[in-house]
Amino acid sequence: MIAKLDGTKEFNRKLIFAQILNNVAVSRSDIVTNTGLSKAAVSSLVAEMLEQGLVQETGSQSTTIGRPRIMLELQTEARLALGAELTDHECRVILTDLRAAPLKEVTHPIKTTELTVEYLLDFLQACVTEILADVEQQKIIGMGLTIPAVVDPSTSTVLLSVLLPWRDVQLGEELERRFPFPVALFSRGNAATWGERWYGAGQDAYNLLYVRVGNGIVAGLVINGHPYLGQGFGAGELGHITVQPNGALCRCGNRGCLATVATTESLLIRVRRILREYPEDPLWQALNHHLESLTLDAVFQAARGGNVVVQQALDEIAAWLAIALASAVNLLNLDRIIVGGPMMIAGEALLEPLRTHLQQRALPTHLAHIDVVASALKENAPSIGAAGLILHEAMAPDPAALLSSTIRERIALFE
Amino acid sequence: MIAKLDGTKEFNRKLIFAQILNNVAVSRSDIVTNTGLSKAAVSSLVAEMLEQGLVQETGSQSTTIGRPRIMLELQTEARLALGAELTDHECRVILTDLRAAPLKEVTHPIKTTELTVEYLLDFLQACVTEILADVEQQKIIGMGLTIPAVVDPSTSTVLLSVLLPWRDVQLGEELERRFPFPVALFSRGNAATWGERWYGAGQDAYNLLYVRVGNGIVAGLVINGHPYLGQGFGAGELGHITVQPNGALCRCGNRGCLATVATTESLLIRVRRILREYPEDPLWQALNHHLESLTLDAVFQAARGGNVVVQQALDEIAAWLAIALASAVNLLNLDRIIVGGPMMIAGEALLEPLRTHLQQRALPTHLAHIDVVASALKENAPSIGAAGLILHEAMAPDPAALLSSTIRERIALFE
DNA sequence: CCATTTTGTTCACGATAAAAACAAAATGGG
DNA sequence: CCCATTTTGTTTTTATCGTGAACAAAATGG
Repeated sequence: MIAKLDGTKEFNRKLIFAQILNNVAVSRSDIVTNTGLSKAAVSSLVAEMLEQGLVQETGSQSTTIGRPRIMLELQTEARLALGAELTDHECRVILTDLRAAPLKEVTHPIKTTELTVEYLLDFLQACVTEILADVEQQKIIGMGLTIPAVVDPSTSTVLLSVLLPWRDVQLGEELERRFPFPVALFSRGNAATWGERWYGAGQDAYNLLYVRVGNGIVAGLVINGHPYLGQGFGAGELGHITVQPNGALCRCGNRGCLATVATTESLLIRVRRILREYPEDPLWQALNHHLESLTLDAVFQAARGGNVVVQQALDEIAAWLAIALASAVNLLNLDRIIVGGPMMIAGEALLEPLRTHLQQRALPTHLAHIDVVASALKENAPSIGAAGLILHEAMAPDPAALLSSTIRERIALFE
Repeated sequence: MIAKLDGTKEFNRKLIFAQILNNVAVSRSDIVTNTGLSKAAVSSLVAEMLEQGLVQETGSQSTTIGRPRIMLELQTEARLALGAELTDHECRVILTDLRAAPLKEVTHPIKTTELTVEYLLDFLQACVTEILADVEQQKIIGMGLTIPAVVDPSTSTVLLSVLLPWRDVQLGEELERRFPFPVALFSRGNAATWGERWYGAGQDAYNLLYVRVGNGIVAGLVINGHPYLGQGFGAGELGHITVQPNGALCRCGNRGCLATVATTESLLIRVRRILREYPEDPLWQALNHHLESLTLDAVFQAARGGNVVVQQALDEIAAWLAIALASAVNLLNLDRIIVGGPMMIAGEALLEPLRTHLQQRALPTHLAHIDVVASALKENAPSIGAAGLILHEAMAPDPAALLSSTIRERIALFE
């Protein structure tokens, strides 16, 4: 049984709604010219949206001769969405409007030795209750939940996780039991990618890679404008690309993975090594000459001050990152790379050498299309992306169709 | 002006046709259960197809109680397609039926020093005239033309080529002038990829990479079941992935590209080097002790005989290939890699060590999904793929939508 | 004040797909 | 041998929906 294409009505509805969503104010006749639909169709569908309170008429605007156009504006808070990020040490929930703009945020640290499903979901539920204290609950169209794991969003199954001791856990029913609205599960890296794609540094990009460089290196992909997950939902393992055929042994069993040479851990090691050659470097004083007490915070602070030792270490990191990223660029002919994660506290001190090394490693024809930029949403990327995906599935004419049809039906904005 | 989604009628027509296309024989009621459409819709749309001669009723089949089902079969030769491969030394044109099965083939070597657009298209036109000698021309729905170049199929523009001295050449009007049917232009690598995807070794794969290893190394990608071209139509440059950070200088300006260590050229060099250590190897006799007279043919023949020197060289090649392919696997979580090109004359002697080295280089979770197989269409892959894309755009419910709307309208099979 | 222009609504029509009724073609039990 | 039963396929009826045309509304400006 093949899924039927959206009937034209539903599709036209989303087409019209997208016009109102993506512009500050449009008139019915603007929509007619932008979409190619008939005046009759636009008129009747807009009438429905007005009735549902999704859209508002806001005064008229007479520019030239003729009847002035009635401007339509999105009722941005007619419906709300939740985005949650649950990790081994923190629970963050944000409430957003229809444009994924954050309205409210609740963040609590988690301190526990037993990271059971039960415990973490209890914790999440408490955070959600807190954030929804004075919110009309029927306005919530759904929640996107992200965890640091490989996840199958179509079945809400946790396949594998490094940080959480969860494996092959079906969360669908459990989430349905705990929350009165539909909840979809995404991997943190993917959600962050989509957050940047729709609401951050990737809004006008079509084939992008978002890479998070921290203690591990994970990437997320958008291909042809749509989230890409890969056959086993594990796409984006940039950290285990081989950059040094005979390099150090990695946890994964391979030698010379990017993750062995370009993590924050590796940055510390590099700074310590180079520091030994620069006995008069100002960092020594901050350390009281104890190399082992060097922290990431201190390194990044020194980077902001233009410290040459740190800059050299960052340049080494960038050189390795460039090899892996150039592989992605050459293979996929991307148009944007967004860099985020703890390493990006270094900012341009990392990006600039990264761009330089990419110049050498990637093909000139491919470099012409690509921008290398910093994450715009920072630590909110996963939760905004998760909320955004719920919104996108509900409202966009071309949703990613990642969720099960049950959830997609329940978050449908119209009808 | 946003393009409207296919109206439901057109889509249902393709849905039904796909059932008849992809099965040997189906009845109307099979189609009803497979597609979920109503009996009325299937009945009337099938009637149209019978009238157009696309489909045939072939006897009835009574399995159990009840009225026997009338079987429907595709009239495979109701319409025909052409696929052409034009290179600097050869022109190959094949005529196929609706299932892309080759009916006829014309191949002619090209010997010229001036590879002008004019000359090559004249040559192509002559080949096409030859193959269409006794074919009803109104049966031809279109031709897919492939050339070894980076191409924008939506505008039939040659962006860049290594083998042909063509750059930023708009072929659209020229092709329209020369041929009475629509002609679409594709890059050879991409066409070959889609040929394997739809009719070769990738039929049940959804995220695949086809790599051609010869004197250069180029790959093509299928992502989420659809051809993927990249932002500047240049996706698949596997040959310039860095596999050795401080390796030899490559033509592209980078150091340690895969193309510096894993081409057929490199294979010859490796065999010669290793041979020096094996003075009693049988290859020496064939060479009359002249290392420089060693040819690829001799190497591959020795490989078939299980020659250890050649096997060792192939193992080295496979080790380097594995590094680049593992990058693709880790990044994209592919489910199939298809290997073709001159190097694949070695067959399993190359594939087996390749699989072994991939085991070490790629993540175990990702390896679980992947098959590494040999090209099935061999040297026909580009032309069958090109013809197939024309067929696909004309008949498939989910076409890749790579062509301009003008061409897509002209190759429409129905109406 | 009214022709003109542009915006938005209403109405009649046509396309089309689903449901229901109907027809056809077999089986098999009495 | 006939007729109920079953499954397949066709025709008729009905409902939905989008378009185009006619119409209404609301401005400008001579």
